[in-house]
Amino acid sequence: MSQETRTPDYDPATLEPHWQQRWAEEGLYHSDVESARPKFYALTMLPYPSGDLHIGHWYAVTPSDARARFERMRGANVLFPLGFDSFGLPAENAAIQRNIHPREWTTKNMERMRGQIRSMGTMIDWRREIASSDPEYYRWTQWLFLQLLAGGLAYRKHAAVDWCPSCNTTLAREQVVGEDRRCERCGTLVTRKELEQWFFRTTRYAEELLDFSAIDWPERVRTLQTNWIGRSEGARIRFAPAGRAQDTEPVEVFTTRPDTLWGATFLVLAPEHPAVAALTSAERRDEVTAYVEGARRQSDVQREAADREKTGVATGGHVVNPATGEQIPVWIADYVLPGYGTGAIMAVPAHDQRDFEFARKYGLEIRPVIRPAGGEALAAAQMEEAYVGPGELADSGELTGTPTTESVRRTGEWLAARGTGESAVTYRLRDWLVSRQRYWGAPIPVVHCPACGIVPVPEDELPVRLPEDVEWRPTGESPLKLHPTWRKVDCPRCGGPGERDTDTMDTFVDSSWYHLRYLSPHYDDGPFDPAEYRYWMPVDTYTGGIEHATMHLIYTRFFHKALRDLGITQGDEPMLRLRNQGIILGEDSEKMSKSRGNVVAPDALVARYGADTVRAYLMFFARWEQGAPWSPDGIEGAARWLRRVWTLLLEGRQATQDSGGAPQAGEATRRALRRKVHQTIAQVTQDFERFQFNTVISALMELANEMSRATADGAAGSSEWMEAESVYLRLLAPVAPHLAEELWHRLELGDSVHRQSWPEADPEAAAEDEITLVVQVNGKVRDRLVVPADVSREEAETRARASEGARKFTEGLTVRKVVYVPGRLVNIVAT
RNA sequence: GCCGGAGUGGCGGAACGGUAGACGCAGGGGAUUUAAAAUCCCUCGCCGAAAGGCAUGCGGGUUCGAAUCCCGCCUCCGGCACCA
Repeated sequence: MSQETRTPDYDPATLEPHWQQRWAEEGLYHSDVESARPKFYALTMLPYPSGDLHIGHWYAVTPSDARARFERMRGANVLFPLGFDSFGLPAENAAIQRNIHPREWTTKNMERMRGQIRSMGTMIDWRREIASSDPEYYRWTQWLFLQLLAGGLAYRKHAAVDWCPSCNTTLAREQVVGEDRRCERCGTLVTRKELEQWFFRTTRYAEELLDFSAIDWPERVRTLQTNWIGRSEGARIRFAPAGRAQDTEPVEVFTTRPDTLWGATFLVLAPEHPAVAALTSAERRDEVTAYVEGARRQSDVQREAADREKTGVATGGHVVNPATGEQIPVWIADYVLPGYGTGAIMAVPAHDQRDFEFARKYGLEIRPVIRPAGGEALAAAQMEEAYVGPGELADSGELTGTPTTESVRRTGEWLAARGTGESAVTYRLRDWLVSRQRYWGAPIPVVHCPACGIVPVPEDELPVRLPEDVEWRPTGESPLKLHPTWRKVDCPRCGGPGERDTDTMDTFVDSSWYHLRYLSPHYDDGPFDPAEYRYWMPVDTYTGGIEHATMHLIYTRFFHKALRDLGITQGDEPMLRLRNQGIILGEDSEKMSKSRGNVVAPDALVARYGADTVRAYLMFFARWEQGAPWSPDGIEGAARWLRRVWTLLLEGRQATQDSGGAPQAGEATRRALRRKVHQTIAQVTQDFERFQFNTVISALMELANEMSRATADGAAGSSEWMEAESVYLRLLAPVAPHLAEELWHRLELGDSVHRQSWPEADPEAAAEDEITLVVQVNGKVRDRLVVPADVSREEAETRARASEGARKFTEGLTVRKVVYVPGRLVNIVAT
């Protein structure tokens, strides 16, 4: 046997670390402000340093990286940073279990994860890394808190707040999930606690947050946010107290059906409503007090179970229905929630099912005031449920006869003219509770002074550092409160003895602005360098999981708008385009978890196949936005593909050299190769733009197959082959950066492939010169003809009608019509 | 209950209203090999010997032509839910 030149093996284990090191040394992925080039800010959600990198991290980061690389090769100056969301409860909980300091646990995890992320071969600019638990970072989280405070957007109030007894801290409304109200983090049933807490005024931005017109975000996220904000249009109506209480303030209700006012036969207050005491008569006092006490003791789960039978008690007090002038009784009932609307409703039992049930149970009047469309007037005694359909107003004074299509508007005008009410909008959204009674977070930078009240810590004293020597075990009190000295400070205003706020901030505050700190992570004069901001912001593409739809993704929009109003940021939205990746489930189609033992460890995959294969497979194995159960066999396909590319290009180069520039392949083969090359450029470009990574890979696989056929036909050595090589490696570079780089160098194509520009598709080269013309009879495929691409209509129709398939199926029929779709088909309509 | 999203081969999935199932996995057959791995070639929706027929959750409709558009259902996933 003769000694052949053997193609070396594809060995990612050596070439990947080699290139990673080279790129780092050269600073290949440093992104700096460069006004000459268009910027592109590609952001991916920052990970929590939980210790071990999960395949889900790879799924979030590597396709995002590929897309950032694509933008870079297209000529943009791309910023693709990463950091760590390193404050938070898991660090504290882990630290408690292992008896090490949260900082130590977090630092170790970040080190480990940094190494793992580096193995992905991303274009992350590590100079811009941030960690939210860094004093250099949280100094500015605190500074931003103070700006919100000064701007009236942060405030303190005493309220019943959601409390997780396991995490021993308060939770934001968004962190309470499910029908039975569990802690978003640990799943424990949430209870209520009365506490004085810090809030951010998210509700002030409710209306603006509903407007998505300036951003390209997925429909799914937009609806989740829209539902979460929960806008209701209706009216506020004031009911003046009657009898003994007539000198007290009117009771205001919110209703979406002001047009049913004439049917309001009683009023219901939430047990917590401030007017309860004034409206309660002496003889009802004991019963009312007992009911209020009972409601307070009940858990929210019990109270808010919709299927529970309604209970309530009469207060003995009355108010005047402003429409009818009649006195109607006032009740209290726990189906009216203190936190929504005004905490009081007008009950219209004839037209609201809840009120109907309540009225039937307690024998209250049911008075129909809507005549159903095209039907008989309703009779209260015969009704079995509330009528909520369309119709016209009945027994409604001067508005009688108004159709329900305009009755809400006209009642609003009627009320406004009398000064007893007006149109109003209510939101479900609550203000964001940001205080946490835990150690591992950014301390709230205020001092409580007995003389001056709440005093902000002066800017030049920031950051308010976390003390290191603290008992961080949770007791329900903030650990900072238990520190012997930390909280004792002089009041910055009067110099008298004061006390630091001992709560820390919700970690969602940290992550609401991290994209700004990446711009200048070590900037000392503000949260970010304005010059960097002007160049890089807003974020062009934001990628991450959908689970943050009603948390982080609302908070960060709120934060940006609030900072805009404080003159700190510009523009209305922080992130222009959002795309969410799906979830990779375990092989058993269940959520991956250590306890189920179905966790896929990326390190093992990288060790076995190399990072490029893992990247390619993650982009290929499912629709990115959908996710799928992990399939261990599929990755072999991606590995095979990259190995084939390796041998194809190296053997192709050998054959090129052997040919001495005289390819054996004929013109047709070479033209076909060039056509496929340019078709692939167009396809891959379009699919990258749309985040359709799976078809990027399949297009590249197809081109490799075509190139494989072309070399078999002797295309190596031709100019078409050389073009194919160069294009292939550039299209591959975002997906498999190490392999593409290695081959780029082995083929001696020049400097780093990652500095090359994205190839451009030549439509002329991509055009087919022959097409398959489909012949249909009555819409069914009956024949296929190969014709020149520029075939004339007449020619196409004639040949189609003469085709065997067409003749066979039109025999004995009359041709009524012929539809011709150029380049595709001829449809013969015959009967 | 309300609001979204999704239903296409054994599997992941392709498909500007125009050849349904690209690309890949798994399966079947073969080549190479002492053997295996790796690699390469062929095959692969269902029924049918073939001609052909049937197929994109179900039922209608629009259209020359529907996975794609419209109407009505069913199932799964997610969110919200006594929100006045």
